[in-house]
Amino acid sequence: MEVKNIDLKKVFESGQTFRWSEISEGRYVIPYLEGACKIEQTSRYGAEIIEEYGKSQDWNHYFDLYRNYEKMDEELKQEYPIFADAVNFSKGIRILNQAHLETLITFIFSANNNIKRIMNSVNFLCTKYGEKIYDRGGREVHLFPSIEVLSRIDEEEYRSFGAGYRAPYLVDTIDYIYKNQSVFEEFVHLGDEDLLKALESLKGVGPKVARCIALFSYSRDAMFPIDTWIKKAIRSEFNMPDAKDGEISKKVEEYFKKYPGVIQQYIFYYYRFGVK
DNA sequence: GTCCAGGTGGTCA
DNA sequence: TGACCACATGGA
Repeated sequence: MEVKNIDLKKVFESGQTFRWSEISEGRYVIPYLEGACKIEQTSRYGAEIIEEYGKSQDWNHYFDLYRNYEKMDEELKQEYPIFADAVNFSKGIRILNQAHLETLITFIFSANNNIKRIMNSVNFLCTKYGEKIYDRGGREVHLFPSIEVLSRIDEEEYRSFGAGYRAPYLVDTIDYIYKNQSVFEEFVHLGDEDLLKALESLKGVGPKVARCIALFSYSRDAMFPIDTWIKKAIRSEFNMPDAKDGEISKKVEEYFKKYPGVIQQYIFYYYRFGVK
């Protein structure tokens, strides 16, 4: 299966998922729900799913193939000329539609943390507790652990995965989800504001993490998560070096009306990895 | 040694 | 509401 307009390396690095593993140059294994795929970069912005295993999954949905990124990129450059560099630099990034439980838990790990460390922690967790499935060559891949399995892990063990002070938040939120397993289905039907409110009621989930979960797992394109890199970008591009969080949020809300989630991800990637 | 990382919870005014 | 601070932990 072909995936157009994607740069796998950029998506892998882009901090929206912590679950991909690079098995060789330009080749990645991606676990998703009860299945996985192996995907390879076959041209500058083209990739091919070369193997699927475990339960069959909707990869069109996962890779957001129902949206035309070439067209969106052109519109974004028109709408936000001062971020044209960011759009160009980030070409090939797509906004993934990831699993709800996995996105919730991995983004609790992400708070005040860095991408490498988050990936390591999540990898420890999945390697020890995730169900294994195997590709044609017998290589094993660990799925994300089920809520039942997660609910039996204690605070000390989350610390051993590098969760640090977030460990009690994980235990609390996992316990709540375990006892209210219908919430993810209910979340799908909530409007954006109600979804954010519901997510932020969970321990370890504040405004930023809630927006990431809504954007990367509930297809809420109006979301614009504000992290340290976005703050740098806004302060710099709008020439407001001393702006406090409240002013930045206000600026973001009034300025980013078109495809906020996509342009946010482009700006994040550009300021994180581009020259500035 | 200090600063930083895809921030949040708790407290106090 | 908003401002402040403590919070693990590894890398620069």
